Amino acid sequence: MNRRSGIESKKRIIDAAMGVFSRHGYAKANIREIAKTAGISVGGVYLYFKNKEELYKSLINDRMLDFGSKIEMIAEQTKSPMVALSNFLRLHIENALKHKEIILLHIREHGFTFGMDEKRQFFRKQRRLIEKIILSGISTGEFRRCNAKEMAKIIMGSLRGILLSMALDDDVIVTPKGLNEFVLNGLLRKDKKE
Amino acid sequence: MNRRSGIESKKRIIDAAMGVFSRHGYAKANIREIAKTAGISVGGVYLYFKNKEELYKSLINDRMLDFGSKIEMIAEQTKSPMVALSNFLRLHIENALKHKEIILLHIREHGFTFGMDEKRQFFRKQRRLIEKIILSGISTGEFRRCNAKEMAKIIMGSLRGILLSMALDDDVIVTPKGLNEFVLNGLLRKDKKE
Amino acid sequence: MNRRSGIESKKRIIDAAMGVFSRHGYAKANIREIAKTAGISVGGVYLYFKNKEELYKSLINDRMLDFGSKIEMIAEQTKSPMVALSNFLRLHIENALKHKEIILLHIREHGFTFGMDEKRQFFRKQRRLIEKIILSGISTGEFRRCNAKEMAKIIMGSLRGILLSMALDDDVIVTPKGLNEFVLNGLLRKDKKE
Amino acid sequence: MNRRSGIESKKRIIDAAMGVFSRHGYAKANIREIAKTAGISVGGVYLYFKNKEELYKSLINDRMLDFGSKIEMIAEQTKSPMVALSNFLRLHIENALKHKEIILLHIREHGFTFGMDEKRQFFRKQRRLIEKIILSGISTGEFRRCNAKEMAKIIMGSLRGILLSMALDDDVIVTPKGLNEFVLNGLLRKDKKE
DNA sequence: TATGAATGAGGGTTCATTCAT
DNA sequence: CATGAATGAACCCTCATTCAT
Repeated sequence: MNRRSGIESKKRIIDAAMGVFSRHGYAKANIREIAKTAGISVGGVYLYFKNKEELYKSLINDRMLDFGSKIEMIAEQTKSPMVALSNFLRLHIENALKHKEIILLHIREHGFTFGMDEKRQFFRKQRRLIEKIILSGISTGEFRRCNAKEMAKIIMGSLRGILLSMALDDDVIVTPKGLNEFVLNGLLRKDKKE
Repeated sequence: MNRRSGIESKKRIIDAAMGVFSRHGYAKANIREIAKTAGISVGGVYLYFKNKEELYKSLINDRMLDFGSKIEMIAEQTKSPMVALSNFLRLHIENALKHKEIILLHIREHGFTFGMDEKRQFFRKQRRLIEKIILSGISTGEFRRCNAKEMAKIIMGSLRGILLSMALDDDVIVTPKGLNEFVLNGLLRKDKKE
Repeated sequence: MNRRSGIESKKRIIDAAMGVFSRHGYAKANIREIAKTAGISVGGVYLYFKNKEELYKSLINDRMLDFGSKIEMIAEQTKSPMVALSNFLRLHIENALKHKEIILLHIREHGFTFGMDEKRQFFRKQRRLIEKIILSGISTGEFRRCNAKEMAKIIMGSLRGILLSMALDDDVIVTPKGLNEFVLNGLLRKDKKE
Repeated sequence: MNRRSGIESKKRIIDAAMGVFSRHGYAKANIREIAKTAGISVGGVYLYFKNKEELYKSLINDRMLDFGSKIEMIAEQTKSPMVALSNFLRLHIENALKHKEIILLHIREHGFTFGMDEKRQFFRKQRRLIEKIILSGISTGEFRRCNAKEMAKIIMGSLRGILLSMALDDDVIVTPKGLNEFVLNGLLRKDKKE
């Protein structure tokens, strides 16, 4: 019997679960594999998590809360809408690169498995964050007039898709700078005379 | 049970499977339920499809091929890059609205379950389609100079995310026009003097 | 794959379950053993019974209902209280000898596992049956005056214990005649001239 | 956790185990719950009892021995068969009311779980006790002539069932007096002049 | 003496797949 | 072509037992 601190065991399980869940999806993820990966017995997993569902939810929620509060803080302490938007996009991309697994997991099971409400709420919050930035940008005259609500949906959707693509396809790497430029300027030439 | 033509039975199975797979995901989808929904016996399913995996793959591939060839045709027979791009986006959105199910299924299991390669290829093809449009737009001077490859990735990623959002969240509906405008113009005001 | 009629399979399972449950008790009874004993696969059991609990309950209830209605019928169609009582005791003993297993199962888990209410009700009904017999016997003058309710409890309890003893200890065999004599002599008026 | 004397700890465990075993039955009784109820760690239980089976057996045997020797003493030091029988029944009923738990446990698992032999022996001993009383009663002329062996089986069985009923059904309470009367009136000579 | 994290065999249940009819 | 009873591997979870502390 290996002796480890409870904290350490729990952490090992979380890490293992993250990998297994994101690799196989919730349904096909298998507790034995998680346990084995964590270097812990099957029963050991149940010492720290009531069951598969609870383990999964704790995974998702913990990370969502972490990242959610972080990005809110940063986005709100910034004055300039352009800087705020750029920060917002950059943080999401950096987070996605750092935690590919959670992105996969997050998107993969979004809206399907439990925790639906929490996830939806997370996305809505993010959308509202962008909306606020857009509105303030419009009011300062930096952004063009548009339906802020719809624009927020588009941008949040785009971001989501790009993060997904990055997580899925190794050959898709989008730089924060590139994305920022696209979002700000679109595809058209603007310096030409109209 | 009535006698039916093989073709009809197969079609019924495919339709049923589409619903069940997209509702529950591949792993939790259940052959019994598919059979029941299709009004066919369990064994009957196996007369038309070797196994669950084959059924799933045939589903995905058929629809991908259908839509793939359709969109290629349309995109290529258009001369103007701007029109081509707009058509491309519009077709994707229309398809997504019409076949929410396949979108869900597609994204949900993308890169996870088998058929990975086909899916990846499909997305690459779409990306190349956009890339070509962008390049031709740059050459006509309509689009600003940019890294067409990266831009294609961004646009394809964005599109994917938006379709996903639309499929998942009922309150997210993005119009082809709105998306087109965003992609073309971005967020910034352009009528101001620079 | 063995082909059997559904009815036969179900019967085999019931028989096997009866043995296993009564041998090990509900908690330690094990579906795999039941299946094996029945000569059926594990999954096969679940074709006929939703789960272990349902299998158990169906076992108990079916037999209780069978025997319950049988004994009620016989007890009620008899005019003489003495004959009725003697029939009542005899039927119980015969039933116990014939279905030792169900007796064991019945008593063993009585009031512990689910189906409690049905079991309790069964016993109450039996008690009321005796009570009625006693009352009618008192009114005809054959039985001595006594608290019929308490007497019914005593007799039913005694019967229960005797059946239990017979089921448990192979060396305890009580004849209907012997029991009847014991019960009657405690019940008969003794002041009459013989 | 406080230091306690070994004796005290052992006692606490026994008390806790008694409750848990009788509530859930042997198979579903759970060492963790016993330990918790006793206010002792899981491992602690194993300091005093080799394993679950041993704990259970010690429980059963201790109480059986206690009560067994007590009742033997009392039954044997009495001269009159009628008094002896009445004492015998009363002691059993009193004991049952005082230790409902042990009765439940005893009957519930009688002959099923280990300790079978001890339990059987206990019952045989009790039966022989009654048999002796009956024989002596017959010889004094107080009891009617009968097969003492069978009669002992009947009485012991009856007693058992009544105790069981009392333990199981709260609405069944049999008084020693009532039972005694029932048993005696079945046993007494009736042809003597009163 | 005492603790409680850790173990792992074993139990209930599901479900893709087969095949006799 | 079609059926659906039957199979059995594999999953989630529990819990008696151990042992480093």
